[in-house]
Amino acid sequence: MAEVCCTPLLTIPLPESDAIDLAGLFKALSDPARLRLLSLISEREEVCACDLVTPLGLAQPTVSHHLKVLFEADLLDRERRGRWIHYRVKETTVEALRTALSPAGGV
Amino acid sequence: MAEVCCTPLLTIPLPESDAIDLAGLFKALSDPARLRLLSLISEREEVCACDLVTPLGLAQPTVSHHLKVLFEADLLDRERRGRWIHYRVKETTVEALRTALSPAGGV
DNA sequence: CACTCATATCGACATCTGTCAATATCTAGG
DNA sequence: CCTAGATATTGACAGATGTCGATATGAGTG
Repeated sequence: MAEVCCTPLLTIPLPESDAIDLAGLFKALSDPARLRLLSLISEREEVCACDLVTPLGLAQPTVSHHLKVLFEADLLDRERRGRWIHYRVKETTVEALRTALSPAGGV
Repeated sequence: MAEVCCTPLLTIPLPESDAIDLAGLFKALSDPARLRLLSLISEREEVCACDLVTPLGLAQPTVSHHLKVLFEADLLDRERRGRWIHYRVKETTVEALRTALSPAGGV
């Protein structure tokens, strides 16, 4: 799911393949823990994974799993810095989501 | 899921309850068949359920199931007219989604 | 009231998902 | 290298989900 479809959901008949891509994106967003991760990460430019386990109140493997889902959905960027891994929200993908939800009347 | 949370996802720490509400909305959008339904319905103001089965290529009970999911997520309005049931996209909920995805820098 | 047709519900099934404990991997420092 | 600490992977399990055939419900028609 590297590339993200941009066909606005509400304007034209969604091609099946675009529907699949877009549904994958929404699926990545369909869990409260993952939404809270995105929120926590976007609070600061960039957040160490080690700072995400405690506020989420979930076990470390579970947090790692959710981060992986978001990363593979192209919603997070990841960078290793020493022993730590820093995550940041991938704005381009969020932008693609906004486009997908853009008003039907829009150009 | 009658009322929809509007807290922008990317600005402040999402309260757990808002995260749950919003995740529910995204979950409703996390299936290609449902996205295609929304697309088909928004093509015209209002669409009869009977016109949705064929283009989707799924069995009638399956389509009915997906319509129910979208309806219960507050993404569709439903109106019985004679023997038929007409669906339309609920713009207010889509708008709430746009708000949830609005840019972090936004007011 | 019976018949027809549109839609919903039910029951069953295979598959997917979130969660955690246990364990592995990887990096830095001694 | 060996240890310590951060992150990922594995395996297991309960619960949710998408799908369909069969059936029920509900509205118009004769």
